[in-house]
Amino acid sequence: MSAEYRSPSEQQRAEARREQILCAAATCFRNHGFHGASIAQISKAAGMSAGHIYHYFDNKEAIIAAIVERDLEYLLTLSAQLRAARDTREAMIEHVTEGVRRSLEPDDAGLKLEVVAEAARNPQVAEIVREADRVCRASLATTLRAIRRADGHDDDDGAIDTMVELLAAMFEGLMIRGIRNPQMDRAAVARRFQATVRQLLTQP
Amino acid sequence: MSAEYRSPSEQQRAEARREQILCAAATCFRNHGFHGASIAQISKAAGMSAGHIYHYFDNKEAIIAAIVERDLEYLLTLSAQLRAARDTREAMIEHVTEGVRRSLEPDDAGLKLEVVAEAARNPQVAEIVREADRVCRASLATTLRAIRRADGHDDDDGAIDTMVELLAAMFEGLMIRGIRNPQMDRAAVARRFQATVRQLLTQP
DNA sequence: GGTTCTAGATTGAACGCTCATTCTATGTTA
DNA sequence: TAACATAGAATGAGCGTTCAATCTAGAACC
Repeated sequence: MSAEYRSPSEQQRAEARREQILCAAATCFRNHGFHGASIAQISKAAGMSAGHIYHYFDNKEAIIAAIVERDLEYLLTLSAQLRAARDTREAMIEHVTEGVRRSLEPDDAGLKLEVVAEAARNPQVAEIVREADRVCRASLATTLRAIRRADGHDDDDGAIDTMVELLAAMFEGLMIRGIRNPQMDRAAVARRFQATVRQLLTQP
Repeated sequence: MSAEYRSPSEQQRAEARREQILCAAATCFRNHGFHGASIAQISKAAGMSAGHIYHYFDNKEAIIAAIVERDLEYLLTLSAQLRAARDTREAMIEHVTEGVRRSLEPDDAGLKLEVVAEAARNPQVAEIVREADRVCRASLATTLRAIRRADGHDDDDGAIDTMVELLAAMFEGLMIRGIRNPQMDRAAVARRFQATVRQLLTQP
């Protein structure tokens, strides 16, 4: 019965192994797409045999799902950080530059687009993506509401949600822009984004 | 030597056959992704044998390239239409609703995201996509400049280009939003987009 | 401390299948 | 008859997945 016991180091090791596979898979998916990347490629990149991957994941789909789930953290952390700032509004505006830079990072963007494209046709992936998005939106909405309240505005929920959508569309759209037009003037775009976000946050 | 002659009906027929393949391929790519869709599937959807597809396209990559090239038309036509309108600015703002609707169309969005994701890793596709984007940007920039001039603003090229990037990011981002949050309030988002575009066009 | 036992980690070959592509044979049409 | 359209089988490679066989490290016992 107590055969299920795992020493901490064993658990750690298993976790590290899973992480190793996920990192290798992320690279392969980025370079060849979900269906273009083979288990053989992933196992080679992870430094283990193909068969062994199936000790940690049921199948290829499960690897995709795990990768999607990992990506939830960033925006949540950011949103919490902003709320903790002295002047949340200016902290957010300040952070736009970093957000633009991040969206234009080709590796990040490539994998995220791969995930969204997969979500557009794979219901299982779609569900994970949508749940993650729901959590992110809720967090961003809270931050937005705090900013607007501090400035004396009292928006209804719908208005806040719509602001969230516009912000999300702008930064997610930038991932596509970075691929379609890699020569864009990033600094100028960052300034324009900053101005637009400021207008959005301070409008009556 | 003159064996290369084709009667008009022969040419037409061949063109129709190519189109038939491209439509079938677009559907398959949308549903299964570039690498997930097989020639067998495409040939079935196109109502011909797998081997016969190779009479019209060198290989699968060539089909992808042809599909990407077909998609250039829409924005060019739109941009020209707007410029022809009496009040270009109001015509553009008016058209935002339609643009939002289009970006949220799941089939269109799915295929376009598939293409961008492929461009992120396939240099051949990337080149086609970037050239098409360059043409679209130029057209939109001309329209934008006309609007701003009519209102007495004299922006430098960089400012116009940056406006184009912001507009493009918003609408392309909306394709992602439609997948990540299908329940969004589309009408409210359309209004918010309209207001943002108006601000962009009329700002000092 | 040395030996045996054991359970999980790991491998690599094997399986059945599907892939993109090629080839050959047959139909069609002018 | 000549040239092209088309089908469908053939090819060889590679796919995701399974599995029997080994390895390894530590627990249990002497």
